[in-house]
Amino acid sequence: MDQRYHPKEIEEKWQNFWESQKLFKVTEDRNRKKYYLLEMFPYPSGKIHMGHVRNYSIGDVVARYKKMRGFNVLHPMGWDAFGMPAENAAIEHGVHPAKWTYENIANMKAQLKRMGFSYDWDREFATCDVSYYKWEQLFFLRMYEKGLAYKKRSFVNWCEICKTVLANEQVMSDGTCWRGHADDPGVTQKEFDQWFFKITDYAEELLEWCDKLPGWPERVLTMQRNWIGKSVGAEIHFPLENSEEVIKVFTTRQDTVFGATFMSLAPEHPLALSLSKGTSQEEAVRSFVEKMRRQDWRKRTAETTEKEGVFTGAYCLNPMTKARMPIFVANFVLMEYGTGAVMAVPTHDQRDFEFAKRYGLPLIVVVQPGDGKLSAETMTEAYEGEGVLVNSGQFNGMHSAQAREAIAEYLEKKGLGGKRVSYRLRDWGISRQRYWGAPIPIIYCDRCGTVPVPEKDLPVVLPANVEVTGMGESPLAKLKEFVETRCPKCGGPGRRETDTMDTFVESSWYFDRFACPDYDEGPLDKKRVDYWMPVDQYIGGIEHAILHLLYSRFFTRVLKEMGWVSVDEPFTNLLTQGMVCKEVYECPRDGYLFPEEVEGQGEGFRCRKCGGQISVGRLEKMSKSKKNVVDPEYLIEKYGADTARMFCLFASPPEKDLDWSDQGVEGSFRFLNRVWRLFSEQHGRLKDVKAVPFGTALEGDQKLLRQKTHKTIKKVTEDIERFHFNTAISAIMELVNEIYLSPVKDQADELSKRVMREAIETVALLLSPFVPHFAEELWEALGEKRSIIQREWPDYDREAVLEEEVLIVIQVNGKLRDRITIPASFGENEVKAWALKSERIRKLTEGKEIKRVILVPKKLVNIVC
RNA sequence: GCCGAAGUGGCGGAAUUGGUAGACGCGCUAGAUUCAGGGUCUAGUGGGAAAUUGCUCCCGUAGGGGUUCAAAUCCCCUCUUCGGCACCA
Repeated sequence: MDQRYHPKEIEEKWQNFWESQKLFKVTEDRNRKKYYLLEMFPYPSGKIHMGHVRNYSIGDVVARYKKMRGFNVLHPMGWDAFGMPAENAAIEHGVHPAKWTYENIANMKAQLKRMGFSYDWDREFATCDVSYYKWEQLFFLRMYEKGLAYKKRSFVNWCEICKTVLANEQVMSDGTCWRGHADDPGVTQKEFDQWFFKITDYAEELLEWCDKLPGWPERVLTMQRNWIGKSVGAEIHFPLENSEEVIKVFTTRQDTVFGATFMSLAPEHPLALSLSKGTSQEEAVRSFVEKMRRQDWRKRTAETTEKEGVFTGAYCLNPMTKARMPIFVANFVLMEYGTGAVMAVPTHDQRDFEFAKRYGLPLIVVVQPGDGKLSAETMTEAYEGEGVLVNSGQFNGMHSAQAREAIAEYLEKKGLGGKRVSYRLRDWGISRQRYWGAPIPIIYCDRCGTVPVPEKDLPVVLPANVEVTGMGESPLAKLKEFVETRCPKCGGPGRRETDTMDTFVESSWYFDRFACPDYDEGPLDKKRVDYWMPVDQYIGGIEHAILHLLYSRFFTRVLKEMGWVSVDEPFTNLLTQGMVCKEVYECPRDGYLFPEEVEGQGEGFRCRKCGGQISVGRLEKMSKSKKNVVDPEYLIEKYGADTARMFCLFASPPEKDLDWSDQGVEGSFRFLNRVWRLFSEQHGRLKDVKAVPFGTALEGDQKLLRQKTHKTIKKVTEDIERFHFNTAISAIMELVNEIYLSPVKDQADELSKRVMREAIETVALLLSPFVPHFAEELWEALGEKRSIIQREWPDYDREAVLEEEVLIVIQVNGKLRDRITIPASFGENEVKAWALKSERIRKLTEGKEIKRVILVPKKLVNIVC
C-alpha cells in the first residue's frame, strides 16, 4: 500500500477490475430477492454536470448497499437521446443530430465510468436506437386502435419567424420565441392538427392512486393532484332562445344558478360565430374573436388582464328562472376547461361581477352569508362564500352545500344536466414538428383517410439523409422519399405523417425496457419485466414532479391494459433530490461573471472588466448561463471520483439543495487522506489478523473501541436505510476519530490487534458504498482477496453495543442540573434514589416538597418541586 | 389568492418516538511537529455574565402565545424564504 493516497491510479485500477469481472451484471434469479434501483437517465448533452454526479452518487450508494445485503440488484443506465439540443447543434455547427448524439453518449459514458457507478452496462440503450423506438411505434398503433391516440385540431404556440410549433416551455415569459429573434412579433396561437394521447381517460385513476403511493414525497403527490385538478360540480343545460339547441356549462356552484343573468362563451367556442351570424353583432364578434386569437396566450390568460367581451346578439334562458340571458363572448373563458361556456353569476363570482359592471348587466343575490344582508345595489365585489339560498324558488332556505346536492338532483331528474366531475388535466399533445424524434407511424391517403402503418411494416425508420436548418416546416416534410409512400389499405399514393413524438414518450417506458433490453420479439419480455418491475427506488430531480412522472404513470396503465406489464404503478419509492447550487456574481453592467472575473472579498467584490461593485453572490442552481457551474471533470482530475461522491453525499441530505463549497470538497478529501494514513500505518501488522469474533468478552479500551465499532455499524446501516447519507458518513468519521485516539491502536498484543482489525475492517466496509474505489484499495491492503462488493454488509453484535453504564441527566423542574453515570442495570427506584442523592440536587431541593419524580429509562430524571 | 415545504452557531448541517440543543464537517483560535509556509497531530470554539481555576448561573432552535413535569419537535397567531397552481367557472 502506497504511503500516499493517489486517487487517479486506484480509481482506474478498480474500474478496470469491476468491468473485467462483470461484477454488476445481473440476470433474473428467482431464488433471490430482486431490487430495482433506477436513476432518471440523462439527456446526452455532451458532458455530465454536478446534478448528475449527485443523482447518481445517491443511487450508487443504495445499489451497492443493497447488493451487499444480498439483493439481486438491477441498476441500469441509458440515454434519453431524442430531443431538440441535437437539432440545435445541427443548425449551429452543421453536425448531424445522430452523430452529435452518439458522440456525446460515448463521451458521457466514459465520464460515468470514471465516477465508478455500479451499472450493468450490458443493458445500456439509447432511445434514438431504432431497436428501441420501433416498439414505441407499436404502442402508438395499439393506442390508436383503442382510441387512446387520436388527432385533433387545437391551438398551439406558433412562432412566425421559425414557422414552427413551440412547446409551452419554449415560449419565454415575455411571450417571445426562445431562439431570441430581433423584432420578435411574439408567439401566437395557431390552430393545428395534432396527435394526442388520451391521458384524461385516466385522470380519476391517476388521482386515486396518489393516495396509494406511500413511498412518494408528499409534495410531488400534491403537485400531481393539483395538476389533475379535479372539481366536483354539475352540468347545466341552458336552452337557446327560439331554438332546440342548448348551451352546456360546467359549474361547481350550481347553488347559484338562480343568479345567472348572462352567459359567457370562450372566443374559440363554435357557437360564438354561429350565434352572431346574420345579426348586427356579426362583425363585432368576428373581429373580437380574431383579436383574441392573435393575442399572446400568456397575456390573455393572466389574471390581471381586464375582462372584456362582446355581445353575440343571441339569448338563452335560465332553466330555473326562465329569465332571458344575453350571450357574450368573453376573453377570460377558456375553451379547454369544462365546456368552454360559463353561466355568469355576477353576485357570486368576481370575474362575472367585473364583467357585469363593465357592460351593465343585472345582478341578483341568491346566497346570503350568515351575518349581514347582501344587496345587489350596494355590493362592491362578488360574495363567493357559502350561505343560505334566497331568490331561488323551492331551494330557498337551504344551505349552499345542501342546495348543490338538491339542485344537481333536480337537474338530473328534469334532463337539464346533473352531477359532473371536471378535470384541469388536458390530453397530452405529442406531435412535434421536429426531426430528431420517433416518427409517428401513420399514413394519409386521399381515398382511405388516416391509415395506421401495419405492424409488419414497422419500424418507420427516421431517415438519416436530412438537412436540418431550423427554418420552415419539419425537415421530414421536405424529404420526398420519406413522405411519399403507398397507402397500406388501397395501395394508392399516400403521405407519411411527418410529426415525430414528444420525447417524453420515450421516457415513459424505458424503465420497463431495462428489464429486457435485448428482447426483439416484442417490446417487452413479460417474464423478465414481471421479475424486475416495479422499480423499487427511483431517484431524480424535482423538476419532473409532474411531466415525466405523470406520463410514466399513465403509460404504465396503458401498457398494463395491453398486457405488456403487470404493475399498476411503475415506481414504488421516489426520491427527489435537491439542486446543486453555487453563488452567482452579477455585475450591473457586464451581467453574470465567472468567479475569475471577480476580484476582492466579502462586501468588496468588484468586476474585473469595469470595476463595478458586485453584490455578494446569492446561491442559485448551477447553470452555464449564470456562470456558476463546477465541472465534475475538474473534480475528478484534482481529487478523484471518490472525493466528488463523498462531498455530494456528506454536504447535505439528498432531498435538500446542496450548496457548493470548495472548502467542503477539501474537507472530504482530507478525511479520505486521514483514513488512508491510518490504514497505511496499520495494514502491515493487521494483514493476517482475524477480527474478534462476536460475543468476545473484553475490558477497558478494547471493549470501548469494539463498542464504538458496532454502534457505528448499527447507525450507518439505519441511516442508509432511511437515506440519511450525511449522518451515516459523520458516524464513520466519528469511528475514525475514536480509532485515532484509542490506545488499542498502538498495542501489540494479539487481542488488541484483533479488536483493531475489526475496527479498521469495519471502516472499509462501511465506506464502500460511498467511496468504492477507495474502500476496495483498503480492503485489498488488509489482505482480502475477494472484492469488497462481494463481501456481505456487516452485522452488529447486539452484546457489544450494550452499555454497562448509562449517563442519566437530572433535571429539576425541567432544567438541567446534574448528570450521573450509573449502572444500566439499575431499576427505577434505584435510579431515582441516586438522582436524589446527588449533592447538587440535594442543595436545590432542600426544604422543598418533591411533588413528582419523572423517569425516562436510561435518559433522565426530572424532579418536580 | 389557494396549496405545500422550510426557518437551528460565522457556514453546511445533526438531534429516528416530546426527554442533555448544536453530532459530524467547514471556518476560526491555541499548542505540538526544534525556522517560515503548507501538511499533520492534539485541544478549544452558540451568546452573555461570573470566576483566588473547572463544584456557577442566565439567555438561546424566525417572532409572539399555549399545551406539558419536559417543546427545535405538538397546537394557535404573526413574519420571512422557497416551490407548485392560478381568470379552471
